[in-house]
Amino acid sequence: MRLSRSLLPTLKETPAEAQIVSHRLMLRAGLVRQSAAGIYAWLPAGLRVLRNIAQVVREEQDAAGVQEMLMPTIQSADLWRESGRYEDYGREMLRIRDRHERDLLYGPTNEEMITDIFRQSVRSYRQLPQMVYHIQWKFRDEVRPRFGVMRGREFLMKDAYSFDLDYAGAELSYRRMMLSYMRIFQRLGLKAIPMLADTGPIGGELSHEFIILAPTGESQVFYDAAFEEIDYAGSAFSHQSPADLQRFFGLMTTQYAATEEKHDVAAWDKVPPERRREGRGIEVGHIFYFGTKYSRAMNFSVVGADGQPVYPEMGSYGVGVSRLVGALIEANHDAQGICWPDSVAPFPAAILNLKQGDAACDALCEQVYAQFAGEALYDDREERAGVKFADADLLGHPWQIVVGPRGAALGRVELKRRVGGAREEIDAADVLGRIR
RNA sequence: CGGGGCGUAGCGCAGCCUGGUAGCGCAUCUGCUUUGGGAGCAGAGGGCCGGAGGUUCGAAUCCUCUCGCCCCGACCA
Repeated sequence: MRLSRSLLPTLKETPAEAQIVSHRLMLRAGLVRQSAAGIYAWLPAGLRVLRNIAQVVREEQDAAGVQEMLMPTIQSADLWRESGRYEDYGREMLRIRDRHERDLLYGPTNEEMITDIFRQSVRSYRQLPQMVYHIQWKFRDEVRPRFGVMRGREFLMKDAYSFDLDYAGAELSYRRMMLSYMRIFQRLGLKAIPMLADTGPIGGELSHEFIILAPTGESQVFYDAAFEEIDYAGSAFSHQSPADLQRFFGLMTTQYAATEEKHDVAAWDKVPPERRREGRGIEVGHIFYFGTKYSRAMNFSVVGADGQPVYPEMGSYGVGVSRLVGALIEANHDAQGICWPDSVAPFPAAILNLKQGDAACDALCEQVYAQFAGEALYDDREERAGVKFADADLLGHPWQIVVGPRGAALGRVELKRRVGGAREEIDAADVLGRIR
């Protein structure tokens, strides 16, 4: 992308409405613009981040055997009347009426809809277990949206649903999803801790929240410091092996970790005092097992091996994709701006032409830019060097390729790492190879 | 939903108390000089002062009502 022709409106000053650092940086870096309370437009650079996060989520869900699909944002109220949640969900649900006076709603979640789809199409125990997910916009009419995209009313969520024949199967699905989530957060460079959590309006008996520690987090959390030592890689565990999943689940749940709602003082007291950690956290994922709550309410049964109907055991699993953009910035920034992890950066590198209009600089920049096939940000604006450095730092590209008249004459550029600021001078032809 | 605050140029703000026809910095545009960490000088453009009523000769300013946004709390992915 050529910056001179891009919608990438960076701000030198912080808009007054932004309070927390991620919100400020998202506005200043030109990632989003607010459209109404808790509703944001994603500008080109912001959308790239959102897509990169979604892609990591997608790859890890696919690897766990979850099938991608896409459900609509608008749902019929009838389905929600069946489950009883049309009344229960309260004013957080945005209710809409169409021209025929039919009651609709903008979906805050999709348990009803997916159960409806399954009951129409899945009849036999032979067709289970199955897991599906989609990445779709949700709307929850929060009383008080705040913190930019961290608590928006409209937000992008990956939500998955599992259907199993019995508890043992549902337990496997739950554990498989926990493993998948830990891998997602690991690939995003985030240290998440699964914590015993409240089930809220989704209902059910088993639930974990995935919490990222951050002082600006909204949840008060308690955990055993032993978590800080656990190898999160999870690479040694297979999604297909029940034994592996059990071992992984054990690793994730034997140490004490709970959100405020589920905090158990008696259990907490058994944690050695020097290992007790208490702080704020951002919830970036949440998984639920709720058994037959929806399958029964909506009369979804399959024929079992013995010819008798079986109500499938269900779970649902959410990752806040748009919230993760904010959470990632909270976890990765400095005084100059954002420091994107390589896995989600809008661009892997920015090319800074320090002397736009200088024949040697221009030519060298074009040569480097061509190596990236458009997937780098070329700052070709008629701006002074300082402006370009400041914007590149603010945008947080993992690499900066600095092209100035000094090196250009020799066909050399300066390669600078955003985090740590390490610099080296290399031949322009070697840039792509060096970054990979 | 309770409590508080704020809406004046793209962004950050002053002006309001004490009514007299709108200003500063940054940004934008033009020119010249500059050119490796947010340049300097000169000039220019840009505002129904959130909206609607009212008071007044006259309203950004006073009064009423509205709409929007932010913060604290309660609530929530």
